[in-house]
Amino acid sequence: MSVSFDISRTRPGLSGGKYPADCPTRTVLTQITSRWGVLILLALESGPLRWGELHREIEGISEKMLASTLRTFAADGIVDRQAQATIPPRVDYSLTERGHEIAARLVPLMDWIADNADDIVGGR
Amino acid sequence: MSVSFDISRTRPGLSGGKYPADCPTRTVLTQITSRWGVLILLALESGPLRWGELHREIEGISEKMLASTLRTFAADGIVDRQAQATIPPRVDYSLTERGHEIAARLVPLMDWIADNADDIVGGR
DNA sequence: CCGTATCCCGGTGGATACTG
DNA sequence: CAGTATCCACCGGGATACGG
Repeated sequence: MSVSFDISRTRPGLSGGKYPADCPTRTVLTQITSRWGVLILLALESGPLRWGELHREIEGISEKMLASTLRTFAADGIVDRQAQATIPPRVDYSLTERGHEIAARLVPLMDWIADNADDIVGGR
Repeated sequence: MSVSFDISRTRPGLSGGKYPADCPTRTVLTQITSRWGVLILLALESGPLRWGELHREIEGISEKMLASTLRTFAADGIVDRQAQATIPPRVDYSLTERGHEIAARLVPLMDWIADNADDIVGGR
């Protein structure tokens, strides 16, 4: 099944130009824009990181959420998990091609937010 | 109130940057990437819409969430609310300059998701 | 037509403790 | 070091009813 999503529509037609509720885009959107999803994607965008590095870099994330978000992304083929059965264990996470495509589209957004967050929050 | 933070640290390079927990970017990110925020921004990106049009276009959103998300965005200066004291009332919502800047950066992401959502969800 | 006002549920996400 | 396992608080979000 192929769901077409016409973003460049002008007016809500009868059946065109809607944002259907039962659409895979909703699922994917939710995962990517989940509370920690964006931050993980961005953190990995500049290169692979180990579990501990991610945990330290993304301040405030709990182990549970780091684990579950990474598992979801791995299942989606967005991040790649490389575990080494050494002692102590070492696990590296990196973005897949698909992950990089997403992250690349997230960067402009985050750059803008970084530049304007103060105005938005402060002006209120 | 003015919250200061080092922007160069919010999007680190390979070395040593963090994503601070007490950062305005977190607040703004949360609002924009809220469940309905992205869809509202996208819906308004191609032109102003009335309340009812938004409600119909964004399938599944409750009145409560449509109202509260719009109120938040209005307070943030992301959307503009034009009410006419007629009977029946008519209220138009449109993106501000700031809103368009955000939406413009959201479009590439949604385009990608629209093109790949099936693979991601289906492949699992 | 365009909302606001309540009530309430479910699941996200946090804290903590434990393991290979 | 890199996770799992529980427990539970909180609040995003839905349903419904009502008001300007």
